[in-house]
Amino acid sequence: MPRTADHEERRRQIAGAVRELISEHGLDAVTVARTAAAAGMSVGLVQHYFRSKDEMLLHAFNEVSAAIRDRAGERIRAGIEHRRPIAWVLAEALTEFVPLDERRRTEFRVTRAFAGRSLDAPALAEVDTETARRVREDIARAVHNGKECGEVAPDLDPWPAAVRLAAVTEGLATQVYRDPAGVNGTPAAELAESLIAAELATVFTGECRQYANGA
Amino acid sequence: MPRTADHEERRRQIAGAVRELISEHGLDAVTVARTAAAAGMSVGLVQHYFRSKDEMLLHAFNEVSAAIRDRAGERIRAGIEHRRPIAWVLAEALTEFVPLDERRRTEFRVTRAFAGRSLDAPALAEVDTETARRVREDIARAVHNGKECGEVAPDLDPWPAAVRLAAVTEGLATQVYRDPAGVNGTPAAELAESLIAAELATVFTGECRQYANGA
DNA sequence: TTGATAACCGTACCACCATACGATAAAAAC
DNA sequence: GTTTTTATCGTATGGTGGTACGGTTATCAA
Repeated sequence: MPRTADHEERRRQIAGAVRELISEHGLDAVTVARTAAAAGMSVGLVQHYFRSKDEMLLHAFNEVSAAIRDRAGERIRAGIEHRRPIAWVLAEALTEFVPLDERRRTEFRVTRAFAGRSLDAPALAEVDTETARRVREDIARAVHNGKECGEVAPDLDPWPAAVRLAAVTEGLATQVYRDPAGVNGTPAAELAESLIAAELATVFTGECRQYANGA
Repeated sequence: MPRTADHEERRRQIAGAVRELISEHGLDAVTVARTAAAAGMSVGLVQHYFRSKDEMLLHAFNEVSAAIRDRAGERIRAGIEHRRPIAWVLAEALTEFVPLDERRRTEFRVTRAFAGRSLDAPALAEVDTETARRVREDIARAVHNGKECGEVAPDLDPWPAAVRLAAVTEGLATQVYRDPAGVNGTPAAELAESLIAAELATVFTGECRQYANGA
């Protein structure tokens, strides 16, 4: 074996530089040269880890999408472990998609930029739709679990409910991003959290049986 | 006066070419040369009507945003004139934002592309936020009118309701765009319409008094 | 020690694009 | 009819950016 370096770590460094560049100056400002500079390496090295610029961008988009979804998933996992009501857990998970702090705002800007470019880049579009599909499935699964627990009415179809919850979350995320100050004096953050909670309340209408049992 | 030509008409032609180019090949494919070719004129002529490419893009974005909003406004105006229930009128107006046919799909793609570029283009970002603000106001006004008519409970705050309706509409529009085939067998179009209707039903809970009167 | 392989650097090339510019034609004004 | 102004064209130019490429260093195997 020759001179060694952590391949995946380098790719993450580069993807991180891409993320910061997009968030601060937009996707058009991302050039291979600038990315290399931001990552503290040479142009040649970036080429060593990504055969083309498109591949580099795709990787960055994938990584950011995965990061968001992983955080949401982690919140769900932890919530389940602590025997929280599913509605409560889901509320926390969904707010991960809303740009309520710098990190989430950065990620939101990145996904927004890539969504725009997806128009003529099938590979990027697939990341977008695939991520959305997974989120929808996670939500539908949570609603389904709510039935077994007793929080959700047994005859409720999880799929329309999941689409609705995904839609409000995404829509509210956009609104919070555009007008963080909110509307009519109410900060957008408060508005988003209360509206998500209200929307969840129309799906999770019952009490969780596990609570009565004590688990 | 010298040699004459319809200034606004030419600008509309160019904006139309930009719209088609974006929708078919993405915002990155829009060059001044290609736009000129698509509009059937020379590069120099495009420059004659727009001092810079940015100005040209800004105009195109403005025009598309206005077109969508105008159609929604027209639906509202016509609905009011025909004494329709406000909930019904609003449902029609909101579906103008959902990409349910080719025209709306084209417009959706254009706004999506511009939203992505808005990250580092303040002028474009302003069009985005301003359009969203106006839509929100239109919805809030409709909810307010619903009170006088008797369709909306008198103590309901129109603003959170407007934010919520705008959010679901925008979110559903995105979902329909990404997966027109829908989820679990249900076409996205049906899903979107029924979910918007359901959301409206939580705001417009009463009957319109004008109906009883006959008007 | 030698050779092979991978990590890394810097640059040169090529294509593309926004914009500047000069030129021409036509219509209106005087 | 001359002048002025606008509509229209085509090209030249300067800058930028992706990628190809040649070169260097360091590590491990034989």
